[in-house]
Amino acid sequence: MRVSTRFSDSIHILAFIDIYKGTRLSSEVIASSVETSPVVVRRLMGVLREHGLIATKQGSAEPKLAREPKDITLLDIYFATEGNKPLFELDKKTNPECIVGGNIQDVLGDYYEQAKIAAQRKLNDTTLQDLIETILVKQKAKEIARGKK
Amino acid sequence: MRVSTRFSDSIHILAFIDIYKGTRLSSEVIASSVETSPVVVRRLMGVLREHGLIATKQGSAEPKLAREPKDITLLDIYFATEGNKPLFELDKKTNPECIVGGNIQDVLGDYYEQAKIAAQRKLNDTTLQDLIETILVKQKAKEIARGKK
DNA sequence: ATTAATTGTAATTAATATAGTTACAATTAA
DNA sequence: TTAATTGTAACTATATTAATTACAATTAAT
Repeated sequence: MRVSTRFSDSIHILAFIDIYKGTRLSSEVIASSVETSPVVVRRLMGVLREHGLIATKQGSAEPKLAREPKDITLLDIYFATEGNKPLFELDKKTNPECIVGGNIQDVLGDYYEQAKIAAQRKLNDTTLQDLIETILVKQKAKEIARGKK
Repeated sequence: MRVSTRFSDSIHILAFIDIYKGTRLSSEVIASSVETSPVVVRRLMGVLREHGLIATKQGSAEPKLAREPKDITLLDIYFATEGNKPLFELDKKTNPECIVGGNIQDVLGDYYEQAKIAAQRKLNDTTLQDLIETILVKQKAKEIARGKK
């Protein structure tokens, strides 16, 4: 299937809302930065709202972060958009009569869980604030570099 | 799309080959443990062979591990079956004219890479030998428990 | 109050990755 | 010689995704 970019796009939306707060923040404006359709943005924002990451008001183009960027981690956004799904997929249908088929799911499941948690810990170490500040620094570097030419 | 179980099924195949070495190891026998078709097993084994994890001989039902189980990690098998693909997907199409759209891919890419490596380190910490021994211990525990009844 | 802009959401579509299936040539081993 | 088997290509069915279309509900400005 097509690969899911919900997580990345949702992070994008949250960063955009913070960086451009105070300006008109319609789904159309946000969509032009994400390069998708306004409907997709609204759908993603619906999920972020359900999970308490933003507050929106129907009819009004003023979405707001529900918490400060320093209090939102990438893992919070990941759980909101993708849920706590496996990173590595078990084959749930193996022969229970076989020594391998009858035990491998439990064993592999434990290994996969440990790997997943290791990745999630990294996501939880980074906040939206970290992301935003890094984006702003990169942008400033770009502008300096352009000025030099 | 349907979720990929290539990684799990490939691990299953390798564990099966080691545990049942010395017996007839046709793709049909292996498939009955994985609960899939012999063609799928042969296809997966083709990939494992290409990546130097097993040795097979056309026409002969005697696949062999190319290295000892203690020298094959879950990460070796992961790279063989899934490659070093992203665990978290960037949206590659964002507006380069926007501060957020023009910088987020680089920044998020770095964060995702760190999370991916953390998960891969865990996979690399576990060997096929670890898996096999754990499966055998669990099987023994099952048999003891059944005997008690 | 009216109205243009906007959000929220459901239904549908197109694209794509996957396991499974069918078919068969090449190889092995008895 | 032959039955069993591997290796591989072509095709199918299924499932997930972003995108699209449509429209009711709501807001905010006049």
